Amino acid sequence: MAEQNELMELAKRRGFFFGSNGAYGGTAGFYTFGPEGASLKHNVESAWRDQFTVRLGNDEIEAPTIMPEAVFEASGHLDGFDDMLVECAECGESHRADHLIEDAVEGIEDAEALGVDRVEELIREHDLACPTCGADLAGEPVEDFNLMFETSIGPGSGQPGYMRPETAQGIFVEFPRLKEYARGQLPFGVTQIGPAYRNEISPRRGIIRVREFTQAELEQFIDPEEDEPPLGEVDDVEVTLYPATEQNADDGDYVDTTIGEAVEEGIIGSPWVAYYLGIAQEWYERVGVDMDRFRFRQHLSGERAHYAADCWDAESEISGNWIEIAGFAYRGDYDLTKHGEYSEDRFTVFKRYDEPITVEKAVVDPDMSALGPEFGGAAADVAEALQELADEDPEAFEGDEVTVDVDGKSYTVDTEVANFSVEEQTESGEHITPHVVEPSFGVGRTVYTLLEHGYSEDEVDGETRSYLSLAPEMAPTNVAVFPLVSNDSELVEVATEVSGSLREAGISVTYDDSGSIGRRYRRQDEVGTPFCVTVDHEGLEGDGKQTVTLRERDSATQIRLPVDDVAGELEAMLAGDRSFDELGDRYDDVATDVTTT
RNA sequence: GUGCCGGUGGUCUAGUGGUAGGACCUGAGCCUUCCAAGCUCAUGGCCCGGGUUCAAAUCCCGGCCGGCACACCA
Repeated sequence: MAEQNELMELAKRRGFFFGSNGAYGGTAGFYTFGPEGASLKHNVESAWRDQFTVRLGNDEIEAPTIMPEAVFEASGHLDGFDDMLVECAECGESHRADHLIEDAVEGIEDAEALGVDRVEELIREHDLACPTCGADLAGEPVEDFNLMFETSIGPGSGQPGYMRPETAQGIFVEFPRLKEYARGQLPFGVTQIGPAYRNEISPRRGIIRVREFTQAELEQFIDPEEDEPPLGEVDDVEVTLYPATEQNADDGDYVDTTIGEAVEEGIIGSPWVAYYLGIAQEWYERVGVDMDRFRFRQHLSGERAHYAADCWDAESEISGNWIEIAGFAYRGDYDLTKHGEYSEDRFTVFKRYDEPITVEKAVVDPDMSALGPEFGGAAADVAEALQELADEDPEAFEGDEVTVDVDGKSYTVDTEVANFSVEEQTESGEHITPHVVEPSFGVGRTVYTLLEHGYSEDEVDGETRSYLSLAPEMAPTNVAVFPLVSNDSELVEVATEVSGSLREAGISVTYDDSGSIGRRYRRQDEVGTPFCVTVDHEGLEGDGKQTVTLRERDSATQIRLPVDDVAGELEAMLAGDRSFDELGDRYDDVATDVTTT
């Protein structure tokens, strides 16, 4: 725990993140990423985009963060995101009012649907008591608490709108157009990186539970009957799984296996989910999560969201607790079906059959000049009912008359007027609703994981040193360049040139000539800069090539190499194509008296 | 949202009913040929509002923020 406090202190002091709006007293649940943190977060997002958008061949969009109420009626967030709370006047405990009623009253299973007033009544009628202290709850107000931020769109009372509670809906609602863009071909995937908002009752644990956070989500649209993931790509990826069965068992344990075996043995039900667990495993490794403090945990049955058939979380260990940093859900056709029902558009794709098929179809072509005068305003509904009847029960048209019900009234029509016939139609395909596989990542939590997993302390020459062991690709600054001492104009001049040329090469560089060389190394260690280049006198001496020293952060060891090689070697190491150790084989170590323990 | 505890320079912290010290950091200068060295100088603070009092950073009340526990986490 002491280490966590030090990390939080470092995060504030060195500008990784801090509570927002401090000048105005602060706002709970909102954090600002400082210069170092914003850079680190940006690098995480870039790495995510590289993997989940570019390498997987998906398309990225950017949707608005405010959406109208209708979207959330369809998605289920308006109802499902609500909590009814009742507070005990005696002991102050808050309870889920709907749960109390469901427990106490026979025959009520979904109290939430009853509304606040009715729930208050029920509490009074049934004399419900506080489960904690036993005091009477009758008469206590029931408060509706929705986790979505509400706003209004347009002037005046306008149209109600909400800050999106997940980026996913921005993708789902645009499906009809995205489908066009994908030329109607499944499978295709759409990604989005951006903020989402939840008005948490009680934001906690620093940056872990906040009210505004960044999600990186992929919605993979598939044909459930035909599309299969390229599991071969991740067959051998080793993962630590924590299936529901193990969580429920008394002596439950992790299952260390490979993606291929986990699918074969049915531990992971959905091959698509398994595929993305494999992809995610490799991605987390790449960005620098400590894989000994990482696992995939299956949701317990009671924990799953309304839409999820099977769901796994990626979790990282933070100060002894496991936190969710990504979720992998097989959402089925839930979202697209709902938006199809609630909206004007069609949320399906047309799936062509291998061969067109011929079907016999019962059709009616009612004589409206007869139905109109006879049934007046109901005529159109009657015609529609006739077609429905023809679909369901063609034999009903065999007699002289046929009867249909519309709004509880019976209408009898001459078969002749209905103009019934059976036609042969050619169908070249059908409209299907794609299923959705959703890997959804929390960016801020990933950033925090990298900070905590990377935070290290060791001893150099008897002094405690703290450093952030970030992956070179993720580090806010790639390399720092120093003149060994600042009162030598030649060293300063050369170091300035070196930092300029590295910047030209597209490397993120910090130049620093303030304070002793040791202090400058420590400064960079604290913000995770993986490499430091120092220009010293030795490198300028002689008639050979000019050389500089290159120091690696974690080991604090140095090598000496020609200044002309620096940019190339750094680029190779940043790309992950070369390690510092390999450099050590080709260049001379620098003899220093630094000892790291 | 409830309960308990807390809030003093950028960070960590001492302190008293009479408006505050330290350490580190930071900046300027000196020194310095590889790991937070030293010297000089400098910047910078009592969370906000109300009350009690001659006087409040200190006591009281409320708010805001934070930590922990409970509740919550679709």
